[in-house]
Parts: sequence; structure tokens; C-alpha cells
Amino acid sequence: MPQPAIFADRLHWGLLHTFLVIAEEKSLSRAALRLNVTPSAVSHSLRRLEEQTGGRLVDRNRQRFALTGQGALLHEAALDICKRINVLDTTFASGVPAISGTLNLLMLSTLVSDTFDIFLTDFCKRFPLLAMHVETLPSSIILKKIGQNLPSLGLALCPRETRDIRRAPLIPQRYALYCGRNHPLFTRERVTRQDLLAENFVSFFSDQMGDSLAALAEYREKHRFTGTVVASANDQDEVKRLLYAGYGIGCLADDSARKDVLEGRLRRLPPEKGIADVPVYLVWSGQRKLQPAEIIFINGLCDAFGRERPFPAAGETGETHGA
DNA sequence: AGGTCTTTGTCTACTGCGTT
DNA sequence: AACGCAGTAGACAAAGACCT
Repeated sequence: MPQPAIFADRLHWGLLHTFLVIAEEKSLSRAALRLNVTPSAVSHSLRRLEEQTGGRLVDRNRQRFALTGQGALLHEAALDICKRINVLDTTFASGVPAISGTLNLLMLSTLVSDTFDIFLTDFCKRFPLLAMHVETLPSSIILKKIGQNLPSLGLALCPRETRDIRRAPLIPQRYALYCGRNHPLFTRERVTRQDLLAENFVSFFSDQMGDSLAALAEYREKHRFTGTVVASANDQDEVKRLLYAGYGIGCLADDSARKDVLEGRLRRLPPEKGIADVPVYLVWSGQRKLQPAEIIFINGLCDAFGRERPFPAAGETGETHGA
């Protein structure tokens, strides 16, 4: 006894294209015009598709045209198929295999960069089959995960390159001193560097010698700041919260604090030129064999920021590179 | 009433597959 | 290779429903 054909076997894919045009034109006649066939041919095709799918796909009469629930589901699936087929067009033309899968990105929070956002927009268009998972974490956790060879790339503060962690400097970040609106210095007309030396500090956990924000601690030490650290956090947003509360003065990246200054929550303090540059690095495992998508992402991001490509020979051919 | 849109029935052309 | 069969796509004609 013959088995009933599974859905994909009994469905004629060509009818899906006709159905997509019908759904877009919201009319069989207009679909026929666009497909360069007669309206009856479109009607026949729709009926055949409804027979194959086992239910009505379109509620249609002279007054009304609407996809049924089943029709909407099929339309969504057909769009997805269409999108995947369209990718093949550029793939075949370029001779480069389509990149698919998932790219995991670990990012430090409150990273502000128009260049990165523009890069991501372009990357999304170029590789629509590649899913992106983004998790925000403190830099120390990102480096730990990358060092454990988890299948991820990171955007983090990275004080040094090691055998396990490779890095490329990406986004320059100038750190400066700030106070919140509840701090006594916020409303003082003129503030000099001398006024800051005895002020209590809000700091990052990583704001210690040898850690990723050591440059901030070095500055305090070098310029003989005598105030004590009265509050600390591992995250830029939480440091801001402590500054808003008025615990003390603290360091923040200018890019992440700019909006708060404009909106009257923070005040930028001397020195005018800031106190240290701590770039955000693109980091990846030095031990794990990277996926083609990861290499393309790394090279593309370095291109976007005008940095040297770490994998210049790889191009975008899908060739893989280890450390 | 005439025009438009959709549906239905019938026919032809084409293609793929199995058989000879 | 040639043939026949089955399935599919699409054209044509006709009819029904609805709008102006």
C-alpha cells in the first residue's frame, strides 16, 4: 500500500512563487499581469496549491482579499525560502560559498560606536543566513570565556595578549573624570584639578594595577589623588549610577558619558584632555580553530575601523585559520 | 448595461519516466 | 531511440458576482 507523500514531496515549489506574487499584489489579475500569464492560470495555480496544502490560503472575492491563517503561515515560509534562494544568486555570481550558522559575540556593556553600528548593518545585509547572538558582560568575564575556547568573539578591554587570547585594537576610548548631579562639585562654577585631589572615588573593579583599567589607577597614583575608593562596580552603567548618587568622582569613557552630560546628569571634570586612553579590543581564542564566519567578522570589523587585518590571506573564501 | 474580477471546464503543449 | 502515459502549466471561453 503506497504511503501518503510527505508535505514537501507533494508541494510544487513553483506554485509558491505564484502564491508570493498573489500575496504581494493582493489580486489574482494583477498577479497575472506581473507573471505575464492569464488570470485563469493564476487561479488554477492557486487552486492547485490549496489542494496540495489541504486548505484555503486566500479569502478572496470582489470586496475582500486576505490571507487565511494557513495562507499567512505559508507566505512566511515562502518568503524565507525566497530570501535563501536570493542569497544563492550573489553566491553563485561571486563564487564564494554562503556563510551560515551562528556568530556569538561577547560585548562589554555601554559600548558606543557609530562605526560599529554601521558595520553591523552592512554585515547583516551581506550575511542574512548568519544568526548573531550578543551577550553583554564585564571585560574580565569575556576574557575568561574566550580563554576557555568557548565559540565566541569578544569586544572587551584587554590589558595584554596571551597564548590563549589574541587581540586587535579596535575602538579608541578616552577616559575622563566625571561627577554626578548630586555631587557638590556638579554646581560649583569653577573646578580645578587641585579641587579633585582629596575627593572620594567611584571606581571599576578592574581599576587596579595590572588589570584592564589599570591606566586609571596609575593616573590617580601619579597625580597624588588622596581620596579613598568609596564605591565600585564592574559595569559602566553601575558606575554611572553611583556617580549620579553622589558617592564621589569617577572615570568614564567620554563616548559613553556624552549623552549624560548633555542631559544634565553628569559633569565632565578637569583635566580637559582626559586622563587616559584605553582602547576596546576585538578578542578571540588563540587556541581554537576559528570558523569562516568569525574570520570574516574579524577582518571586516578591522577594515571598518581602518585596522590591519589579522587574517589577511583568508579573504572571505571560507578558509579557516587557527591561532 | 457594461466593465472587472474570479472561477470553472476544456483543450493543448510540454516534460519526465518507464517500457519496448 | 521511439513510444505511450501521467502530470503540470497555461490559454481560451464561458459564467457568476459585484461595482459603477
